[in-house]
Amino acid sequence: MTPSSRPPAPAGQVSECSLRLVDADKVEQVRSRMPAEAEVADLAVIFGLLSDPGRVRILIALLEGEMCVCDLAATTGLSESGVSHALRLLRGPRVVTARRAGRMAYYSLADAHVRMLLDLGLTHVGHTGQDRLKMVAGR
Amino acid sequence: MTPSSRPPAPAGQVSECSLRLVDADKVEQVRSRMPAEAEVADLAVIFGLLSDPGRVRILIALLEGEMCVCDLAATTGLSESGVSHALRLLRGPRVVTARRAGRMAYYSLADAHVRMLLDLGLTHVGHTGQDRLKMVAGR
DNA sequence: AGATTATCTGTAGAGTTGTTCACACGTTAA
DNA sequence: TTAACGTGTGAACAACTCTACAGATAATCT
Repeated sequence: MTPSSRPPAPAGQVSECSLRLVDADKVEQVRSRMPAEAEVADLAVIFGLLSDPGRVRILIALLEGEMCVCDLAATTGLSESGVSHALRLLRGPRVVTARRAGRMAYYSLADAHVRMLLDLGLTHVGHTGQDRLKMVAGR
Repeated sequence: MTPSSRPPAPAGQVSECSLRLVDADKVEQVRSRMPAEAEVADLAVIFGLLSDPGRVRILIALLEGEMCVCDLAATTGLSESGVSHALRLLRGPRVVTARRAGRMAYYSLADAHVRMLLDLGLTHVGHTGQDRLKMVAGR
């Protein structure tokens, strides 16, 4: 791929446009491995959904199994409307799924990857902080 | 912040406060396993740092090893100032570390957990992206 | 010394996000 | 049927975030 061109800057100047390069080979190598733009954007969206404490509490609660909106509100301390708004965001990218039973709506995690992300993150902050919730018991 | 006042919930009847409970036992069980508030907040902060496409590209680049600011800018397409701002945010919670060599600053991932989060997320969007990325024409 | 380079920082403005309130919708009980 | 209930939705507003520009800082070179 890369024509193995050495840094063409023997004559003192490295800059062409406004971007200077120190290790052009490395830049080229990393760029070739960089995922597509849409993939990166999707990844950022997923992480963004996990970037709110309320939504994190909701998802941690759902680690134990499905729950209805009002119980999620009681568990997380959010208002029921807030839980509903949060669940709507999570429903979009299929992070959670809803099961209806009468006028109740039971939500559960739709994706094993999100479960793993949560577990990984929890053990991470568990190390840097206090030891709590040692084994999340993958369930 | 969090009221954290457990609804006394007289056994047998649901409280008439704005929070109704459907499965009080489950709520109690999940609440007892819920990590501390600070831990959830830290987790949300970490995920929040991964919720920006530019920062994700920077971190993916750093998966291959340390890089200086200007090469990161060339790799990610961000401005050098933008890279610097992003790296400052990532430096705070020790997601990346800087090594100085003269006037250059070489950054690298500071934490194996972040590496795992990125890998996990990338395989996730790689798998489920089939359905979701199909109709993404322009964002 | 001054000039140049690489990185860092301080804004300000545009854009986005979370929370609350109020009400709408569908379901169940009376 | 009407009323109550659990949930979903839209609007409004504060709070936050991203980006670009300007300037600052520190190391290197002539």
